[in-house]
Amino acid sequence: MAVPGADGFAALDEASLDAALKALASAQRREILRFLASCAAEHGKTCCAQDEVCACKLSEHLGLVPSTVSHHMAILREAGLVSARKDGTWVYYTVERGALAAVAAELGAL
Amino acid sequence: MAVPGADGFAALDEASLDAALKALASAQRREILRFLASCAAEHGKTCCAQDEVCACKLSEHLGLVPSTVSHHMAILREAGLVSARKDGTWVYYTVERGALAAVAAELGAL
DNA sequence: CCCTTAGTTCGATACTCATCGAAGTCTAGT
DNA sequence: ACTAGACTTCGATGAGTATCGAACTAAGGG
Repeated sequence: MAVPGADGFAALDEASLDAALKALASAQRREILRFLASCAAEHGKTCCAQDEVCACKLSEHLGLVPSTVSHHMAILREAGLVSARKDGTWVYYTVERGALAAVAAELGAL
Repeated sequence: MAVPGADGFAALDEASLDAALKALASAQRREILRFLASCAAEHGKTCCAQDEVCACKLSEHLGLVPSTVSHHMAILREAGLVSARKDGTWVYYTVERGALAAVAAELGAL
């Protein structure tokens, strides 16, 4: 996991790969990642600072109750696919592009 | 799905991506793919013709009953990650490396 | 023809997961 | 302090998944 492979991305151990693929095997969670990525592009809206998105925006976008969003974000966070930053009462999320690339690399090597 | 992307691999629609990631989100099925890939390398054993492996070898390798293996292979086949060839009473499986690469590419683009 | 071997399909069971609502925590403002 | 807002945690429920054993299908060999 901490060992960079020939491709330049950290190699994943089996447990990390498992967590990441389980996290990605959900249309809702992939939509979350796409939304984070798109908000990174057209940033500047309410609750979206820079390339970050707060949980309330995700809840609104997905049509899911906050507790369910929180559940999905915990899974994505534990898989290392997103990172969270707390500012006051808000939590801002960012896509971890490197982690996503590492999973892609691992699949290619499989 | 039939449209080749800039990376040279066919672009996956959401349904195909979902099927592939669900198939890959299982340690058993990833082990199956690794086993098929490794048998492709050191081929020539009983039940392993060329880069192919028959279902009975998988059952033995995984310690799973044939019906369970059949279940996993159906999921991998429907996801397009392996292909099957029937010869007499045996079924030989091969890894679809292109499909795996397509999933990896899709993740990178996400 | 029967019998064996290889695999699939079916039905049951146990387990995991997504989702919700309710209750709890934490922070900011009054 | 008290209140309000933004999450998170907990408990329940329904949906989906892995696994097994038993019954089925198909192909070859006596």
